[in-house]
Amino acid sequence: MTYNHEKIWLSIDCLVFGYDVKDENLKLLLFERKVNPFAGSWSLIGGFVNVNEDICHSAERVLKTFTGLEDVFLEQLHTFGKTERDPGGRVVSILYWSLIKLDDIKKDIVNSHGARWFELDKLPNLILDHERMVNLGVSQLKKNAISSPIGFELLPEKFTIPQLLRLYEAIYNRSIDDRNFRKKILSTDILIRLNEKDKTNSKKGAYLYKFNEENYQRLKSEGYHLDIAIG
Amino acid sequence: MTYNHEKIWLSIDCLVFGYDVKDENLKLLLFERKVNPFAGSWSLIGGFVNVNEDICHSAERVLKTFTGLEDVFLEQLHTFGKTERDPGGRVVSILYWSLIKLDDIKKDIVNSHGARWFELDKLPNLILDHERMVNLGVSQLKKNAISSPIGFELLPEKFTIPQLLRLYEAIYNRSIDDRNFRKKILSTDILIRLNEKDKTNSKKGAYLYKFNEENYQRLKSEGYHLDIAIG
DNA sequence: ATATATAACCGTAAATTTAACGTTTAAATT
DNA sequence: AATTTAAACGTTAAATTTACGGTTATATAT
Repeated sequence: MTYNHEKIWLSIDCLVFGYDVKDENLKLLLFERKVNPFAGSWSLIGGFVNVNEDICHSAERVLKTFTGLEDVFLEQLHTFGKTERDPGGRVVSILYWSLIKLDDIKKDIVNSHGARWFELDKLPNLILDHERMVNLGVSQLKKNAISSPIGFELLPEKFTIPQLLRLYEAIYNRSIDDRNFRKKILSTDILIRLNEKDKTNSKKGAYLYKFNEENYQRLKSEGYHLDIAIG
Repeated sequence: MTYNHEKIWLSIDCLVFGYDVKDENLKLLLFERKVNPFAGSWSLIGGFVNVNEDICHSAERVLKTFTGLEDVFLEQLHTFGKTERDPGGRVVSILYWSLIKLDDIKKDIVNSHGARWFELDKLPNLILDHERMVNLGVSQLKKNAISSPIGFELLPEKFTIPQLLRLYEAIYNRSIDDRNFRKKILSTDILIRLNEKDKTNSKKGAYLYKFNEENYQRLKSEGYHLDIAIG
């Protein structure tokens, strides 16, 4: 016992955003809380930090436990520490967020673990300060989609420009001019066009692109800023 | 005991940045650590979170205790939680930062509490992961000075445009074109020109400005972005 | 008194970027 | 062969940014 001070419960909460290119909707993963207080209510996925565990590993563990997912985008957002935030005791909670490219496989994995996807504008009431956490996450999403091409975390490896556009429209909840968007995003040299087309949405087919990891990292470090025109 | 889980030491560390319009230098406040391990080494100011205390109040208390300062800009940055970050035990630390407008009074208050200001490029070795924390703070400073006019937190209530310019030059560590800077910052309607001049730096004197709090808040919420031209 | 020096301040033109919109293309369907 | 539709390409005016040059006010030196 090197330090002589009182200790505190430390927890992780995790905002899991998912995007499905098929139905073009942003979703949030929620879980039916099993422990009291508030057992049975909807909440973010979460759990306690163990003493012998890095907090980033706690977050990975929580995500894995509740969703089966691993090796996905997972980042710390903010720490919530009001004394009265949890009536069950003094718990300080570190909020993480994860961005998931939804496909049927991932949807199934998640469902089999008892969590459920909700559309962002159809969320149920949430326990504790979880609503504040959601708001923080949504505003971070908007902020990040401008200042770094974080949108890519939500799309499959190969995607079309129209798909990317519709993701941005879902994040900003408004329409965006497709011609200007295309020009802007292509001018960043962040996309690599493949010799493949996706024909699920049109007869002509849309070119598939992948993501230039190198240029992405460069832009990120140089402090890139993508302004998106209102359509 | 509502929850059955092990608890953890939770601490606050606080990056205190100061700027003095006289010597035009960005400074960081450091403290000679009193407790083992590493007693005698330089560290950020910090302390443990009490069970009955909001973490933001812990941060305020830590700042007050070490510097005598209160009612200053203080914001949470990030939580550091590697298991091996502190050889003294498992301590998860929440990093805050504070931005201070330095004047002689504040300098004295701080000195009398045993802390010391260091210029950013002349920092001593720091304990634990405090160097990482400093790096995070510096990059946040650059990021924030672009996306919100956070620079104002570091200037006195009345300041001149040349002073504001030199602060930005100190933050970005490069020269900025004064004519374009002036145009840009005035176009935001964030400054209110006073009928007073500051003549410490020139015979002509530079107009003093104050800060339009209302427009500042508006710009901040609208997601303002100040691009600064290289001179 | 007048000249000088200097920071503060003002202005402009070229280059670039943004915003708003029209047109063409490819391929499946009728 | 005509039609339809999403995808892709192109154009122009307006706004902004960049890179400068010139003017102003005033303390200090002559």
